[in-house]
Amino acid sequence: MTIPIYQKIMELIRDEIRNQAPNTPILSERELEKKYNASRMTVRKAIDLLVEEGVLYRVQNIGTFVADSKLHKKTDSHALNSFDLECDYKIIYFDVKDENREVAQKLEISTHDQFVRIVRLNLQNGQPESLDQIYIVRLMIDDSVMNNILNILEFSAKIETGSVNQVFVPMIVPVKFANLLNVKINTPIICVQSKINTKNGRIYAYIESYLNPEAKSIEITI
Amino acid sequence: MTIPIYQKIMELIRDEIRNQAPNTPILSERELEKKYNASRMTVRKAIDLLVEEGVLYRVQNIGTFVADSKLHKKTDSHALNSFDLECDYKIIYFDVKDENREVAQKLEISTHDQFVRIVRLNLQNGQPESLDQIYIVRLMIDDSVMNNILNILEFSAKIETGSVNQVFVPMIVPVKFANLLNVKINTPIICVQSKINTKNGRIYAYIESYLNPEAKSIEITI
DNA sequence: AAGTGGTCTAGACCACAGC
DNA sequence: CTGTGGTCTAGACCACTTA
Repeated sequence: MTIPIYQKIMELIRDEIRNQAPNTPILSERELEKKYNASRMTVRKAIDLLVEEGVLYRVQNIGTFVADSKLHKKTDSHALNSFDLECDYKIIYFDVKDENREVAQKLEISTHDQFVRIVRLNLQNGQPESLDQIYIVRLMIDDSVMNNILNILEFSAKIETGSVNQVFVPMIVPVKFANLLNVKINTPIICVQSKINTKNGRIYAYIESYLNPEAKSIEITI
Repeated sequence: MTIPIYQKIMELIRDEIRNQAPNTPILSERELEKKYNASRMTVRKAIDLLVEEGVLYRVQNIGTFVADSKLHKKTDSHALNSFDLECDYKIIYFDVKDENREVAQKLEISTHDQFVRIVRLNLQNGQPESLDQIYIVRLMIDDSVMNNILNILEFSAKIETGSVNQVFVPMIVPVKFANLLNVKINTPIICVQSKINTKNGRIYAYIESYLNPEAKSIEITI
């Protein structure tokens, strides 16, 4: 349980700039090197990561500066956190199926391979925020967790994802979901189609998230 | 004209793995160090960047592997490339205005400050792909380019952005844009609202992009 | 001339996998 | 035990800006 020095320095810098105005310089790399008694490469690594986060920005030959907090880079795209267990949700439906050409194609499996389907309503302060249709490749789920749907979700949350691919599709809310989402018929909504890939390039899950535009907006800062 | 060594190594690695199957290992860092006659830190920097791009992935204590090309991380979110001059487009409208509360609020300027408004239709193979309403803070545009709208766009393309904030809004296509976008009345579409920030946290431009769902889908791989 | 960030080197030690 | 990626050091030179 040894935290790398560069991570400690990241936290120290965060502390230092917490009350510092945007666009004011932080100490130079050579000053921080002495202050934290670390090598310059280690200090740079800490700064590099904070720059990537959008917390700091560099100007060549001049210095490193505190960024405006509204520039912090975050991706609050809905389905990325689909397996987030912190949220309130209600399971609407759950089964194991096969022989569905469309789903098999999305999951890149044969039509004869099984998949798990979970329909889940996500709540925020009791209000329906989105409805997920989750399809998971049966073969990629450990047998030991198949007995319980909560175990499957917990298992899924731990999957090391290689990347997530999302397509945003505009549509009129499907009639069968309008009531559940507490949205009027004919409301335009966004459906996020996500493919969760493992590191070796196989698809673990395919998710369709129907978002209630009143409760959930997709926002990205890059 | 001196390209850093780590960038050269990135290209060399790209070449090496071009015909290599996904999930097969590349040479170890110490082997690459000798092969390219560079220090390990330099080799690591090259690999680090390729991992960030999603071209490679590491497994601790084991090795570094070629990623599936579908895992390459890209953000093809429309308005990010709004000032991309490579695309075909047609200027629909252009003026300089002020006294618009709503726009002033988005641009975080006083209602008395001027802004430039450009309405632009983006084409792909002659088909309308999206319609942008671009609002730029007048004060942030160099006087020397104000004489020509193309100069303004070129100037904008060169702005060093700190970050881009995007909100995705589902809606029915505005009637006034339906014809231009070659989309039927009542079609559900996505409008991307983008704020282009400079490094010092000021807003340079605000863009509303109305996307033709037939011609343009928003896709992100993270 | 002094100071900055950007790049680079040639070592080093660590924890962990697999044999 | 060997090899891997992860971390770290104490220097160095460069191009550039500002004074």
